[in-house]
Amino acid sequence: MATIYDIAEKLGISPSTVSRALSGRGYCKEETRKRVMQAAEEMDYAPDQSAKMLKTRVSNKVLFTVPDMCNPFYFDMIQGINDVLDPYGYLLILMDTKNRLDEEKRAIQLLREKYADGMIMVSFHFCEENIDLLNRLQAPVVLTNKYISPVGKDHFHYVWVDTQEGIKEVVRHFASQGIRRIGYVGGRLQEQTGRERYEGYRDGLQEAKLSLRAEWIRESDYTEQGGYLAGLSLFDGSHLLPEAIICANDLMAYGFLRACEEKQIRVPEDLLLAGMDNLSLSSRTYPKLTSVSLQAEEIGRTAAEMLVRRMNGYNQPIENVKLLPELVVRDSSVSHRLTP
Amino acid sequence: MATIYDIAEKLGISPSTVSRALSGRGYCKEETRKRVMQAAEEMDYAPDQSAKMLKTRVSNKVLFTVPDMCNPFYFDMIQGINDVLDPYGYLLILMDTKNRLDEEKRAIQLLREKYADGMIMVSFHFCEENIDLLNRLQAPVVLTNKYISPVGKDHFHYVWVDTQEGIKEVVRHFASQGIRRIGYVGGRLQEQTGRERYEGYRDGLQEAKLSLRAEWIRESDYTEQGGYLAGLSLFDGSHLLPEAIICANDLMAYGFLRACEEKQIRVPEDLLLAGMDNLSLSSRTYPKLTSVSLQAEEIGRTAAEMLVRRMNGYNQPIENVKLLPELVVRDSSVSHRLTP
DNA sequence: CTGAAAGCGCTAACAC
DNA sequence: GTGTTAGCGCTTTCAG
Repeated sequence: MATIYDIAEKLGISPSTVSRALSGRGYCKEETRKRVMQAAEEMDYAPDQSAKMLKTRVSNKVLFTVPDMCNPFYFDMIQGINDVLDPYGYLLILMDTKNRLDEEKRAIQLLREKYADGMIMVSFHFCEENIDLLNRLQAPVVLTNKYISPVGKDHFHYVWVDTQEGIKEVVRHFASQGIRRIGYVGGRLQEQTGRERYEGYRDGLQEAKLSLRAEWIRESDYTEQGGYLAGLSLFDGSHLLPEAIICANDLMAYGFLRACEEKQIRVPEDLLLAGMDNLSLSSRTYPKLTSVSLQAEEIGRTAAEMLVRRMNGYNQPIENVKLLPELVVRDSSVSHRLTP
Repeated sequence: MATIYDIAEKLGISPSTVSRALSGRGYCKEETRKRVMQAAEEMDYAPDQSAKMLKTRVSNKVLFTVPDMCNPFYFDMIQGINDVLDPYGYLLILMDTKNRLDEEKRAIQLLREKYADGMIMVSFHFCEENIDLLNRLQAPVVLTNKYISPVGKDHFHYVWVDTQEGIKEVVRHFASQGIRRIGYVGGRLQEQTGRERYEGYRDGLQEAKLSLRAEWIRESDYTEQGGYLAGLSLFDGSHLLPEAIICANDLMAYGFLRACEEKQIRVPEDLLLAGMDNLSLSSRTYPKLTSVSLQAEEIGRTAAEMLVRRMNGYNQPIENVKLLPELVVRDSSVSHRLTP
């Protein structure tokens, strides 16, 4: 592959002139510029990015990490991120951290090694360890969870949705229909995301003066299969079944639906169901799934916008954006019985 | 950020020794290695990728380009690609070419500039222009269409699914139920993908001795919205409606379903419907959508495997893999009437 | 086993 | 307007 030196030599000029001609920065006679352009074309020249990066210290890449590649939610986020980043010429590096701390640390390491200029990170669990590494980092980072480390002085931005409020809203939705036995399928309680949503459930019940019963609660992993297994396990007991189930995300709700189908439990006739994420799928399942919209695309867009501002070097104060969840009621959560 | 020079200076040794110690290549006394490691740790050292790349000429990145980021089909492909690439430490750069030639050319240009070591490219339309650029390229490329350029001597691999056969299979499926009026919603006929699938439809009809009527055919763009509009337009005419519709992909079929819903046309009672891609969604829509499985994940996996082999420098002969489509029959395409 | 030195391809300050 | 020169941070011969 030809370099600017080859072009310079061929034209009998200096490499720096070639560089100026090609980049358009710095003075250069129009005529020489034309000659350079033509020679570059003829010699099939293409600038070498690694050399450019080494010199300029920018990679024009953004790292986006997700805890589960299989979840379409992140795909929706990508749309938003890409919408914003593309016009700036940023490339997107996609990484699946598989909800594992070591992979998240690896992502952070990639940033340290300047694989990318910035990162948007989705994690179920921000903890001292990864937060600490993030704070050490020079590069701009945007998280999609609310997180304020005990120490304070955080170096990252975040955009977040009040999922706790979202789940509470679902509880209210059920309670307003006179439902009293509400079950819950969530994520791991040790994880931030899992705890937040669970607390929404718990507080929602309390607010509605409903009782919380362990046999109606399952801890799962946000996957379709996890929701399916949680469903089977719930139906397995000899205890009184709940009248309604809240799944902490749509994927689990789909799995739960599958379990219902298998066990001949009709939704919404025998059991009401709601999820969270409002995947585009949810308006097409049968029955159509009630879900809390988290505005995936909007999260992506907002996160990307914050990141771009930050990467453009405006050493802005750390900003955080809160987005509001919105309950989208569909068939799966509406009781056909008359409300009392 | 500390460099190997800083470490060398601090330890009073040479940078090359530091480099050897860190990389593990070349001789290095165990003791010095330990000292280097510790100093690196203390000084918060991280190797600079651009410098490394400039020297080694490898980026450890693979570019994946899709014609429409909104289509979940590519998301499934990513799963497969990532499964294969991740163990090798390759990072994935995702790019949306928006089904535009100029963006495809931009992707090829990225490869020329060594943004990535190789590329997997999905395009609806390989033509002389982009194929020519691909053939000029030094870097390994895998396409997901069958393509043999007129000139021969192609430099890229491809993995492909016989979509033509897949569509024919759908026609047979309908014909075997005694259906005679079969309509079609496809992509642009000027594009490779659009033409292939259309020909499957055309030949399938011929094979079954059914007539092809222009008023039952719509040219669309593989999006949900496109399918919706095609549906409306089909129902708009005063002509006799077809008994069954084949959509060239699932996304259009979903849109078509929406149009049916709106026009109070029941599927499958009033109209039979089938799509192609077999998105995971299709088993959950109402009615469940019959679809031709193209094995997205398998395509991704296969493409990635070919690419890795190629990138590992084994200057292997160009290989091509053909995958077989498989018709997955669900509710949307099965007539409730007795077959004659 | 270690060090000196060249060079990957580009940019940019500075000199002319 | 153009050329000279010195890096960016790393790897890798080649000497020692």
